[in-house]
Amino acid sequence: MNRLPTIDDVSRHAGVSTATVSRCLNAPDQVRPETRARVEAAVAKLGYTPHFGGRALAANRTNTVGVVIPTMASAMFALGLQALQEELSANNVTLLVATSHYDPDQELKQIRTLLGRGVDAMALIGEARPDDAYQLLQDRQIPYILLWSYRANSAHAIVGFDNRAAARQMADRVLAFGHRNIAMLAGVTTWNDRAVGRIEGVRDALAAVDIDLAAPYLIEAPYSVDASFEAAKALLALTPRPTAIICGNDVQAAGALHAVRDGGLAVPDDVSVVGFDDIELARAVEPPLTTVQVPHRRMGRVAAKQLLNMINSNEPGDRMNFETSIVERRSLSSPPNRH
Amino acid sequence: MNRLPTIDDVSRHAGVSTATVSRCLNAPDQVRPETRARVEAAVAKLGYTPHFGGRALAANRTNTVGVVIPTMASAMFALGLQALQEELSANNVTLLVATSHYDPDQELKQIRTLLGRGVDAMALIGEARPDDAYQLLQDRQIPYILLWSYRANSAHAIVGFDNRAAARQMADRVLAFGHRNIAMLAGVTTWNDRAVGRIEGVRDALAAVDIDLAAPYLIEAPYSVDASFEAAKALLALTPRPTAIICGNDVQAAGALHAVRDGGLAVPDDVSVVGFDDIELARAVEPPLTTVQVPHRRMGRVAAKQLLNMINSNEPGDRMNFETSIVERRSLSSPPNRH
DNA sequence: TTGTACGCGTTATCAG
DNA sequence: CTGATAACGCGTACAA
Repeated sequence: MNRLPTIDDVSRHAGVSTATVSRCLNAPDQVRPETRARVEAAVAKLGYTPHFGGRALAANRTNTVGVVIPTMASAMFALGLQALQEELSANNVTLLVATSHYDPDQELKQIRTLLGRGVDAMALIGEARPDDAYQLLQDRQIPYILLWSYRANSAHAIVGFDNRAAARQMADRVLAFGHRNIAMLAGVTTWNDRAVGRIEGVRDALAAVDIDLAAPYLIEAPYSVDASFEAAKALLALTPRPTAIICGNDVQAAGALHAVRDGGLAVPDDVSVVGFDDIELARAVEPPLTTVQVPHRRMGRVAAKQLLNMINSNEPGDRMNFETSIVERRSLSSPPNRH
Repeated sequence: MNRLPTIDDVSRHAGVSTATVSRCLNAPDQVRPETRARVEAAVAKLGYTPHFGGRALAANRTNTVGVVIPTMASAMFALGLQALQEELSANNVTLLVATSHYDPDQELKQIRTLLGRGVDAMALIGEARPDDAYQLLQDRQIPYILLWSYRANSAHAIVGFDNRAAARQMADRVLAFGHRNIAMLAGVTTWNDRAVGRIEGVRDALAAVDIDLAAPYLIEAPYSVDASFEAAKALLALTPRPTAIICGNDVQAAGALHAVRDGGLAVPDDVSVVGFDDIELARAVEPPLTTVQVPHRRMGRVAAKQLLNMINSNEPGDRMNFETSIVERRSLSSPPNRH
């Protein structure tokens, strides 16, 4: 059994004390260049890496932040997460990713796990979750921020965008094209404030022109192509048939596209379809989706900076609201009777 | 400052020694039920969670496995990873995910980071990488497996599928439809044995009927819709124009689909397009892709089991080859002249 | 600028 | 079945 080199081995090798070796690693400028060189040589020769456990124990800090996302199998989180990770990595902190499958119990369990691993800070998606989760975080006095959502008077540090406003903007655009018979294929709203916000936004816009958004023209489905296909089918079977379907995200829109075509209709000539998020999929389908563009990467980067700042300065986190915009492609046009 | 409860607090609370508390957590059956109940009550009341660092230090084990993938922004890894994670999680081990952006230097750096965090085992994607990486792993005596690839005489534990054989099978299918003018839009092959294998497989099949696969009918592009769009454009500009484009994965196929349409042609009537991986995207595009179905989830689960076994038993890992199959959808048909 | 020495929270050995 | 106690590897007062 080839024991890993310890700080002790390094110190002997370099002819200094362990304290000096430690300083070379954590505060290099506090040690004379020559000594440092000797130490660094020893480190290199032995292939020494500080033991994570020892370090965590002594410093009570892990250089780790945890994030719990609903699922890895979704490009919308992947993009922002990637950026978050890169920024953290550039500051020598590791990102621990766990998934909850949109289930608050699972999420709580994952938070516990992450906490148990001594993360220095934590990020969660959205704001809607049972109070236990927030309680836990506050008991542990661990800094955390919420992502992908924004509410001006949220009680928490939150870096995201206003899903409601963005959805309203999109619905306004659909109205501007002349649609009056509008359906919404939304995400499942239980413990998902983004999905809720997007519905409310659409409802706001429609209400302004005295249109009511409700079942059966409002339907919820999981964020998968297949489930959305089925849900969109149901929407298209209604009388009168909607001339536009506003979807909770791009994956749902892809499913809806499929459903429209499957019914022998054309997008956008017979039915318009719009998405949300602007993931790569939005450009891959035919016709490419008119959708809400979200600055995923910028959000991720800013979130990372904020996290780092909270860890290092103990300051409370900010609330930060990102602007979204609508990217027009070809899946939205005027309704058939106005052609 | 609200100090976290330690094992000591629990032991005092329960009126037992720290050793007993520890046993309750790690070997519950070695302690009398009544004592255990007292301890568990104390744990619950105090909200105690073992300190990760202390545990790692004392046990020299972290219940952690690390994996380095090229990128999170790809559904093909997400699927398998999700399954891997679930299986590990069910066994109380946490998965640490890092990304390399298809860059071996980055990968090596990430391996170092993971190693520094004391992962008990490690998984890497594919087999092609500089020797330093393997060296490092072996020096550290840490079990590792390779994923998403398979080679019978690989020197490493490897759980995946034979990319070459799968690609050959696909190319054979394309040939069986009567295509003789076949192009390939491949992934970038540098340090990517999956991309290489897929090219070789296609080449094998074509060579068997005396067709040579080479530039300009073979072209490499990054795994993105946009880059693949451009590359496919180039392919379609060739004379004679290929009647079928075999793509390195589904994302590339989506780009190719786009390019064909953009040139005023139809899939599959004018040009057939086939993909690889069978991610959700394959069913979302129009026409849905004929592609290679890979058992991502099963692979992930098996990989996790293997990893756990290597950790617990110190046995060397197996080599495990998964079967792939072709799922026929609508993007492949006979070439135009045979209609 | 460098060294000494203690403590961080846990597990494991060994004795009872 | 339980308890006392010695590691585990590192950071950091404090002293020199």
